[in-house]
Amino acid sequence: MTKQKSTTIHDIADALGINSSTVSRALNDHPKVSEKTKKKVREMATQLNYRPNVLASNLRTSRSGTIGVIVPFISRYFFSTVIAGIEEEAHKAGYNVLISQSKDRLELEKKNIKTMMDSRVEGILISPALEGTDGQHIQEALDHGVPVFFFDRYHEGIETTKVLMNDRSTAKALGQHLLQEGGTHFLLLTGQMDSSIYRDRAAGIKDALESTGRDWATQVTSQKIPLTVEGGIEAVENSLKKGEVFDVVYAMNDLAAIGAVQALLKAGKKIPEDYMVVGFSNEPTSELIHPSITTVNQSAWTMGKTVTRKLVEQLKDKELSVASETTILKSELVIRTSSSKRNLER
Amino acid sequence: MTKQKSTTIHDIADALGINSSTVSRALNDHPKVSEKTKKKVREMATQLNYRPNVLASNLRTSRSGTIGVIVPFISRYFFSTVIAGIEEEAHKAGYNVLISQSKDRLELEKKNIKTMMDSRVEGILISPALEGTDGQHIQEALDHGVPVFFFDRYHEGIETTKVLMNDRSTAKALGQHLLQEGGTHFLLLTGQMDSSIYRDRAAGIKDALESTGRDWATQVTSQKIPLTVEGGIEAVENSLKKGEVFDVVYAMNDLAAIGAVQALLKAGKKIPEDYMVVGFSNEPTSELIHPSITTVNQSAWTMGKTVTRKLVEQLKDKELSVASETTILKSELVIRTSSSKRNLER
DNA sequence: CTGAAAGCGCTAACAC
DNA sequence: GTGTTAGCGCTTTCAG
Repeated sequence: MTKQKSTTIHDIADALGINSSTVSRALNDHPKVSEKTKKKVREMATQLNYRPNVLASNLRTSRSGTIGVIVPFISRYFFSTVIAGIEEEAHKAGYNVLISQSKDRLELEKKNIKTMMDSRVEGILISPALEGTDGQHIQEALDHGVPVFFFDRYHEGIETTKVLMNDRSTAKALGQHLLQEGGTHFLLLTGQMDSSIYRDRAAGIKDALESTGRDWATQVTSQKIPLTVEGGIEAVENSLKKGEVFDVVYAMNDLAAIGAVQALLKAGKKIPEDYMVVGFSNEPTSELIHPSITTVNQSAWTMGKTVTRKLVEQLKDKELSVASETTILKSELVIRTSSSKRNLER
Repeated sequence: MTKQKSTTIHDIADALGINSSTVSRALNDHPKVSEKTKKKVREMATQLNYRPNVLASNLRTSRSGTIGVIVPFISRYFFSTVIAGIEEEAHKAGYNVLISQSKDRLELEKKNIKTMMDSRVEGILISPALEGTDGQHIQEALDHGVPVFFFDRYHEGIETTKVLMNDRSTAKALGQHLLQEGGTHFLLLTGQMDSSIYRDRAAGIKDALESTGRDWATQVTSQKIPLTVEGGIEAVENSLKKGEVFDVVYAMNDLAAIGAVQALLKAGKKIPEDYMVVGFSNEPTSELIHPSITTVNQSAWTMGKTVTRKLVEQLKDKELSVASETTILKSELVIRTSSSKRNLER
């Protein structure tokens, strides 16, 4: 615990008999400092084991070199993977990453944004909480000149950069695939909260039905459930008990799909012969269970990289100030055993 | 993009006709400021929409209010869950959390620590990279007076606080369970890198064998593999091909165990009748696949909370300066179908 | 190309 | 209890 004063640019200046401002310039590679002095300064810096005091530099320039990230849950595979992408890209550009989670609660999200603003983050990347569609607090940050970019989820009516998935069109492709495989009646397992992502995933199925001249009203029943394994089990057991007619379970995420599979197998049904089951998001588990589950792969990592790159660009060139840009990343259909009657070579 | 100057304590002072230092004291709830002025100051602060400039305060106090976290991979379920725990506990204590990943590479880890030291983090929580057993860079941080605490993994020979799992004794319990179930010959799938965690997990099995008077040398064959699903598949296929004798696969993580299960099922073997398979870490998937896999549950979230709480305590009271404290968290055996011949009520 | 000097916003002695 | 004063370490005008 050696609490010795650390070396400053003044120490370097004194040692070299020059002025501290020259040292500052030299270390920042200012163009009009001679190469000779730059070299001297750098050498002395390493010799004295100089480390810049970022805090001081931050105060002076009122830049923190930090970007804030807010996600609902850090430990969700999708989000932690996005974060991994963010972290890589941010570090490459010389930024630190400050992380916090909203737990899908509006209050916590507001508090997080406040803390980040106080910490003078230079920008915020957020996938907003499902609770509440009101983006007041986000708008405020924007008004303070701090760019806030959305990824995966967003609020309508806030003009800013967004990086999203083309869930709707991939959901349509998924729907078409299911129809082709002979699916006729869909059981839709959707989330309890109203969110852009769930709406899109449902809309895609509707698109698919309409594109082949079928009717949503008679071919789809839906249940709002907690999108968990247990939620999926319960929902399917309910539907079976009630004798509802369906031959496809379309769950809005893989966990619920896994639950559906378990419930169906337990009831002695065959997948995909009797029932097809599909999910969304390509959780690692969906590939490993039996039968493996057809799903939609979203490149979370790419999403993190992309939205970070956009933010860094914006920070580099404040004036470019695009009002609102929406980037849609391609998700891809991953067809597996649970929906593929063709090749039953299991 | 309103780039107006934000209000400072001086503005508040001027508006109230008092001195800025009084404002500072009032806002920091200094004991010898009268309640009356405190109230006035606070009201004026909210009225003027004052937000403290953390950067300035940081410089002055040379505290950043930030703790750094370094993990091998953010997106690993175990680590993202630890991080979730860290985040919660840190925020509760008023700290921000700076995150970075080492990708199990020593170089990156060193760089991360440097960056964090430059950012003046007040403490670092790290699960060190598998690459390299040399903790030079960590020792340096400690020597600079920045506490570095280990979680999950650690380096020998560095005196500091650690929060670990009792992997060895749970592995012993796991071993005893397997012996009780009639296991006789173990195929050990271990990681390629030399790391405390893998050593402990293997040592536990040895303990179990010895505790019942059996012999490691004749009852255990082991393979160093990449601890992935593919690694597990390949390893088991190899062993089967070579005709090695074993009736238990003990994988050092769940992914490899899942691979082992897949390879055995594909070869037409029955689990657990012919072969038992066990893993480690309780990945979500291990419960969901068929057969469900016996594993060891490590409370990652608790680990994050615990190590953070220790760090916060240390930061609060610099002088307490415990040289080295090791906390062992209890992991628990989770017995599932893949190792349980008794109740084959599948 | 380099030096002098001011100050970012806040805190902490030290006075009174 | 409150005011005065002096910086924290760095950047950035403005001179020369």
